[in-house]
Amino acid sequence: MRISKLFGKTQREVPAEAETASHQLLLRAGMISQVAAGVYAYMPLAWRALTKIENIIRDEMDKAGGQELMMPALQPLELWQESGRDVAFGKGLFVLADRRDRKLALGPTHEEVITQMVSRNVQSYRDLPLLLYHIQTKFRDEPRPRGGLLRVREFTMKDLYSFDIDQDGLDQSYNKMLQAYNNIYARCGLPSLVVEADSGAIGGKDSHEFMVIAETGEDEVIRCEKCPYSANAEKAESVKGPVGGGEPLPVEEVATPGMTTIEQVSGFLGIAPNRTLKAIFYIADGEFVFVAIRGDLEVNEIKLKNALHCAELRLATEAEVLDAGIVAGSASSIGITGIRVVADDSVTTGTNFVAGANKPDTHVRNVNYPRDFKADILTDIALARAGDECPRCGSRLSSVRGIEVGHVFKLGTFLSEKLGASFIDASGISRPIVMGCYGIGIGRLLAAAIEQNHDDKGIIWPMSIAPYQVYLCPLYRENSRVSEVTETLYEKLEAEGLEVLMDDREESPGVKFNDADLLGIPLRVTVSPRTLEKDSVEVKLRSNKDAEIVPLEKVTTRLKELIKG
RNA sequence: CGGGGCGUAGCGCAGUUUGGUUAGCGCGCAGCGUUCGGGACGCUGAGGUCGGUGGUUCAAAUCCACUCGCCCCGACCA
Repeated sequence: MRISKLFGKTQREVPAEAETASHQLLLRAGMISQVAAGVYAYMPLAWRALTKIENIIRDEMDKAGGQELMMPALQPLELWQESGRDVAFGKGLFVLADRRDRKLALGPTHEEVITQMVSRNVQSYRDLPLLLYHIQTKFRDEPRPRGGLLRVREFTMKDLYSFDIDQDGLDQSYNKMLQAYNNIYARCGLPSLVVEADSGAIGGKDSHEFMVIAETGEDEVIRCEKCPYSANAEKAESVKGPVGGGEPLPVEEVATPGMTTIEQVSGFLGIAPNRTLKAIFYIADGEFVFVAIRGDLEVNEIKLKNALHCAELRLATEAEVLDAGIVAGSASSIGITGIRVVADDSVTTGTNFVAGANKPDTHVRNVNYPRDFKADILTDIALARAGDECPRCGSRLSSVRGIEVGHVFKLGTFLSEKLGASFIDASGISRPIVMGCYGIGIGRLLAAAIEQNHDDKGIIWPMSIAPYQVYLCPLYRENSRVSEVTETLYEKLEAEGLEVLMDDREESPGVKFNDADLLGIPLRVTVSPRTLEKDSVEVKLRSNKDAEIVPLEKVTTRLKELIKG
């Protein structure tokens, strides 16, 4: 490709709306063009890189036994009502009406469609297992798109769905995908981290995310400094106790004038925060909920949401707390009736806690679970934090930010049951198909690759996903030897199957070199009168500082070596 | 949805507070010439319904109202 013909220009100045590195560089390199908030057009350079990523994914999916197919973006809303996930996706679902006023959804994902299709085509255990995938545009009406391609409303996603006869089969399919995903990220030149994850609106049990570590990542990953444990902060666990307290003693009231926060109460009474119990109030799908947790811990709202099985969860307002008859600042679940109580299991890690007395300026000592109060739900709803102990090995946990570039779920049978996807097993009994799903956001992967591979000059593409492999850069094209050699070299390299971007513009060396660095093509070949004096060209890796002089007759061989790595 | 910011040429901005000729600057773009191994220079030139609608006024980029769009933080979400 000749740059003079390439659609898309580089920009010297950083567009005002872009803050993250990948967003800025994609715009400056002339790779993307914004159409609306979270909606982008991909220009030729970006499209080439995206296509390369797709093909790597395709290759690994096929190797793992996947069959590629294609499903529509347009789906009847009834299908989503049938599975019940129209509620889970809520406003994230793009809904529209056709001319007969039938409601349609723009698919945010395709489990419903594929499950219906599989249920029509699978009757026997002999038809299973199946691994089916497609690469399709998906639509999600994000509350807030951001960071260029990092979070968008219309995006290309590879989704594979697995169909098995039982849990063992699912585990096998799942492991195949874990392996395939590791291969994909490695081949894209991206070190990735597998972390335990919450399954969110997709639903299901086991779930893992693939993270690319980056400052600009939206997710917090909690991981152990010693053992392999790592999890999304939404899901992460940590060791909570024990905090002691001795033999349970009789409850006794204590005056705590003006003390309403854990800090104040523990300070006033001269005890550690972990010797207290804290009360927090939420509204879960309209219901007032009382939450109790040890004073030194914070509530993980994702865990709480999962424990309550609710779609919407928010903190209660002061007015709502008052309405519920709660004495804010001195509240506890002791003697509370008519309100659902969710307690973090940390309330059982010690004895003789200090908690609210449900009257102003008063707390009680020696509160013990379950002697003094009972929870309707007792489970882990605490936020794990850096510095906490690892739940696996007891070492310290630390925290990093990451970009979620892939997510895999063990769905189980809830969708196949809802949508009637079943098979007849070997003993002639009808059973629901056991499902899994495995997604990769292609554009986000591209953005993550740039987040992780750039410097202050521009992008540094990993070879495998670079739009072109070679940036052929003639200086002083008016020199006839330069232009002749460059043209010959260009044709030869292309004929040899190398992907070459030739800078055939009448620009100064500085402009060309800076654009070469901005575009980040892995190999730069400079042809100039100076190099031709020695019948050579200069070859430089974008990722390296130094260049090497390569004789003309050896250029092709040398470039091929460098491309192989 | 809550908070903050911004819409003036392809990009980055000034001008708006205090209304007043043909609305500026830099980059980029077109032509000519001189340069050119890390974003050169000179000359000439093209390019703008000042996001939109309505209002106030002799007069609106500038004041008022409404509205649309975009970015950032939070909520939420894969």
